[in-house]
Amino acid sequence: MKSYSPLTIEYALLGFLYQQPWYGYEIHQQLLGNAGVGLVWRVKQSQVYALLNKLEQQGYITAVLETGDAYPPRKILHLTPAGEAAFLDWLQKPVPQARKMRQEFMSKLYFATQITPMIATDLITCQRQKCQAWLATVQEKIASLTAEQRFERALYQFRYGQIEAMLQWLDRCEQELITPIPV
Amino acid sequence: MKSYSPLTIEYALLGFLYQQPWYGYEIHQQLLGNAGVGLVWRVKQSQVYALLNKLEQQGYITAVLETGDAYPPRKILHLTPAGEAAFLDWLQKPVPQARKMRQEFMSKLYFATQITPMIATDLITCQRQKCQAWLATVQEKIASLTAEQRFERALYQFRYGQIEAMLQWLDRCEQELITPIPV
DNA sequence: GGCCGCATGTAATCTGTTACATGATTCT
DNA sequence: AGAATCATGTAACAGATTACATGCGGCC
Repeated sequence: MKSYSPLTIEYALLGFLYQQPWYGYEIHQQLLGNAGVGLVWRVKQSQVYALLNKLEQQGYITAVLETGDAYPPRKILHLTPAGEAAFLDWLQKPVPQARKMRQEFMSKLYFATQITPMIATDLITCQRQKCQAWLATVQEKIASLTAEQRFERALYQFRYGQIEAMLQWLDRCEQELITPIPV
Repeated sequence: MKSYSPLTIEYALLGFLYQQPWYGYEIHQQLLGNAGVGLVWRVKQSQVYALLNKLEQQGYITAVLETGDAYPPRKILHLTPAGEAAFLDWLQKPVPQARKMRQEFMSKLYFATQITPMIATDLITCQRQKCQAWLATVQEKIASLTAEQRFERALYQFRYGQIEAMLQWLDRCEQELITPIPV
């Protein structure tokens, strides 16, 4: 019996609703665009609806039906206090594994930058520490290998290089988020 | 109506059988170890059996039952000509997306080094070209962004850094696979 | 008249995870 | 006697993809 915790993608849906109410169709349209979180992952329309219904059942979201002349009825979704708390908690935690950087960290970063640059820089600082720790453990693994373990060495060297690149990116990223947009 | 093609993980199972016959239990044991492909992904025992049965049904594998006094009956698995062809074809192709490097390319590299260094170096050369092409397209994407698209720029810069690190790793990896093990 | 866009989904299928079943032998 | 190892799985569930269902309004 395990308590429920939303998946990455569900947190991203909560992220949309954090700033304002949306309806399912609209969220899916956003995700189709070649910008923002839409670049991070592709979600099918049917899955968006399924996930939103699940979040509603879990109590993270409430729905209000809006009927208008010019369009079909829309299910307007609002974040509950529980949903808001869950989202903010998720948003500020670093991702637990290097392989989660590509999708999960990018999602966090997207919503963090949307809210305030402050949250984004905190997230980056926090994640950099995690990355440094990963680098150290991979380093140790490499050091512990024998000369015969060529594949294993190659594999850990790959991981090392990827994490190293993440760290360099985090540094650059922080600077570019702080500097104002030139006119 | 789409013709069946094994998944990455199924190709890895075929890879085991390419050099010699194995039975399911044995393959799973190998995958549990902290070496070789076992470092690349974790597969549950029940899934190993499920996948092997699927491959048998698809005609990539044939099974012979071996009974002995000292152990329970073993289902010894052999690669069919079709299975061998499918494996070798997969093995020599570069992975189609950067995100497949971590698991799929590593699997290929593992089996390639097991067979001959020649196949491994060919694979590396081939994959390097792919990576260079990815780098160029990401570069173009970055160049096409406006100053306001800060998140998008950050995201593509992340991808750029990851691919760059892959290229550096491929170079180093090739050298270290060629050089003989020092005594 | 027919197709596209809006807006909601359901149903079937596939892949993977978790937990359990079976029955023999070897180890403590 | 009880536990672990060997070797095969099955059953139930969770998540994601694919395809289809529905009904209204506007455009060509």
